[in-house]
Amino acid sequence: MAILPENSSNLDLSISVPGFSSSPPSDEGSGRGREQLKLDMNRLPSSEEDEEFSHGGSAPPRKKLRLTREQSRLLEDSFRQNHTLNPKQKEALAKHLMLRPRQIEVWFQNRRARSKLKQTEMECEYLKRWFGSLTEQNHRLHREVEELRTMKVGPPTVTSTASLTMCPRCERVTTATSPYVVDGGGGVLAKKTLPTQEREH
DNA sequence: TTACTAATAGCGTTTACTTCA
DNA sequence: CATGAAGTAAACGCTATTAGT
Repeated sequence: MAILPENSSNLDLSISVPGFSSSPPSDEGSGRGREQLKLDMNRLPSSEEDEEFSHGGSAPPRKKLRLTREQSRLLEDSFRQNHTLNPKQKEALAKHLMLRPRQIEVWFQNRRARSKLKQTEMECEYLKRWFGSLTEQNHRLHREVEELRTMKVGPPTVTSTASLTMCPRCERVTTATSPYVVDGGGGVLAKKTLPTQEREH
């Protein structure tokens, strides 16, 4: 579906809803909205904007608007440019898509929420992998420490294939394979930087 | 039944405006 | 009259939840 001019009066955006009147309530006093009169779903009154259904009877069952592909595409495009809209942008977009500004607002709100959820899930996955990697390294280091402990304390003879080096200044043992610093008692003291392979996950 | 998502409710924060000492 | 503090309402965004498809 092509993007239609704002005053297009013949859109396939209208969604017929059995049992729902197509005559919309007034457009929150804004003076516009004539072009939206045919959009049944899009003209569903929201509770804070319209009380017409509140007096005199029960509200009609809530029908859910389905955005068209084109509406979704344009909203996504807009979202890529900016995750929030100022009132003018919101109004313009609403006019363009033949939706109410409130619907644009809600869409952006939900879109931001989805974005954040996705980001959180990705971070969660990353942290899980990092945790797994750290656990594995922790086990390896413990084994390494055990090996070092089983060596008899004596002259600094290095038997391990891992090349151990003694820091001349702080007298801590380090290995070439492990960037972790271990103390004389075998405890892992610190690591200067994060493993790069984990950061790349 | 489940996933997706539009819509709603409620709350917190910010901002503009008003009142008053 | 000018000024700053306090109160208020509106606007906006966020999170949680509901409910239609």
